Amino acid sequence: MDNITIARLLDETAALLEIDAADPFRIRSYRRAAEAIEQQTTQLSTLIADTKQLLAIPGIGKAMAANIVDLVNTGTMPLRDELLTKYKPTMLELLRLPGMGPKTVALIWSSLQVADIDALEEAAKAGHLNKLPRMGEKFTTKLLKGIEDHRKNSSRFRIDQAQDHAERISELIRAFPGIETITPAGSLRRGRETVGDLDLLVTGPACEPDVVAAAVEHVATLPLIDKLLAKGQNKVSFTLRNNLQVDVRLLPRASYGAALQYFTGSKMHNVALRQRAIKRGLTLSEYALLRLEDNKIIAAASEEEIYNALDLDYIPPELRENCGELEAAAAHTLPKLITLADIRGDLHMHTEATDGRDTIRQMAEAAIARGLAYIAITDHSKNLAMTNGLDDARALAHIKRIREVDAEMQGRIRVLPGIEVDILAEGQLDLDDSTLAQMDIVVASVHSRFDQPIEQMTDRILRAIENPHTRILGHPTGRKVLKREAYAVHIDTILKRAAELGVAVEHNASPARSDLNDLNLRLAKQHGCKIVVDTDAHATEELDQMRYGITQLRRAWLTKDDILNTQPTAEALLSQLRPKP
DNA sequence: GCCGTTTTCGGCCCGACTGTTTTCAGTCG
Repeated sequence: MDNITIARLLDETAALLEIDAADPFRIRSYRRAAEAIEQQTTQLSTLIADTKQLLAIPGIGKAMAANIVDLVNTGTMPLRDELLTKYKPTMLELLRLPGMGPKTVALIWSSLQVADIDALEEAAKAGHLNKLPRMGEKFTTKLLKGIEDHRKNSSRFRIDQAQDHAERISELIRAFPGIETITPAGSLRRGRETVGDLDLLVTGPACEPDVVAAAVEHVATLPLIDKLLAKGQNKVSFTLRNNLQVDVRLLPRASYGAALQYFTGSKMHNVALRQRAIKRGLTLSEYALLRLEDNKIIAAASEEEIYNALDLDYIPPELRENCGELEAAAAHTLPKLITLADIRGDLHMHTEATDGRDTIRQMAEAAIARGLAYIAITDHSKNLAMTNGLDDARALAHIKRIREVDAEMQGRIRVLPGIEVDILAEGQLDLDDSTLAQMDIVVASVHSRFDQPIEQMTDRILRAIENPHTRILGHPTGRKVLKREAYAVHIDTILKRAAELGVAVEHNASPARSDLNDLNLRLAKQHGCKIVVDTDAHATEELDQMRYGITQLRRAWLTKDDILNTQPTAEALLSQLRPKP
């Protein structure tokens, strides 16, 4: 049993304890243990012989160590088994629905014996929920919409999770001698925010037709396979325990480029590309670009050759959506897309002062290691009480400390004092203007209640950016729960006003938090918004999430010039932001 | 359940917002 599984089982146990109305602190310790285990680099299953090493992990005590030993040895543990006799595992899925917490799940179970989403939907539609306390018309409406959204999204995986799986699987495949290159294709390569399944293209001497069988066998017996779906001559399909489907194709080097092109898609891009080939007396398949009259191979080994043979510049995968990229490639007018190396600073991150894990100094050192020239420390303000948010006095003390660290860095990096201030219900910020005046970077963000009416939400944000201290609007959209059509109006209004005021809008690079998708980014550019891309890192390693933000920027056809934090120095960056009052 | 002790139990991030209340429980971040 690997660490991820152990963590998941402990987390599930925590959720079941919540439904069981157990001691909240006991629940939290299960959650904390799960988080700690996820962070471990060594597999706990190799440590169970010596519990001392388990106990050395913060958050793991005697009882939790025993749980881990049980999990590794038996696949389950007594507390979990006991809870599962009282409750159903499908209840855990109910907890993911908006508005459904442990109390509500427990209530509908005890009163209606409803334990899964289908039954809940039925009960809601039949009006059974309305008989329960505190569940009226509005609750039911919201719940049914939540169920609908949940069904739509639950079958896709976030890009960072898919990327992690791709890397893990690639490592195992690469252990086979004679395998040289493994490239994820499909929507992962195109940088979509979510992917439906994973396509891995593999090549090397071991993938040549006469010897490929052994490599196929190696892939088909990988230890992390849950269900083997298919095993062909050069293709293996399987699912992981989390239901992610993986298709691995082993291809000879001669046709690798054609296969990569074909499996990267998108479908519409490929259709348009093949039409272009036919007009030129050629035919494009997953094996090669051929001349129709004599089947002569024109190009196959690399994507560049294929595009060039079709009189096109090379098209980066992020642009392959048949949205004008073929025309631009033919006219040699493709934009020079932004790259990770263009980013010189990160303007949104948290430290241990609030809900971050590391110190100001550690964040600064980590940023230096990633080649950045400047960062802003933007911890939470007091309204986010759960994060230990800073009140005015603590915020002022904090920026004093930030300035000290800035001086200590002796020019190796600039560390700017900042704050992520919370936008209250009426649109006012939750710290004094005199405090905000001390900050170089003021990121104003809405945190609570993303499900309020769209007009109210828009109004709230518009008022917040009228405040002259607001320099960056953090996660400007009410993510997840807003209806598409309402959302479009909402974001349009906000981006327009931000552009007028010179308030920069944030593109949160972290896939978990990102809410400006490529469409919104394009819209922001159209409106003339200043755009900042940042990680909202809560720990040093999260600074690496910048790469996902860059992918989204590339999908929106953005270049270095479109993004503020490509400015070479902190001073240059600050001069691009809205002037301080 | 974990931790840190003044070694044996008390403390452990908490405030805003919503719905359906008629004074608050539940959810969320």
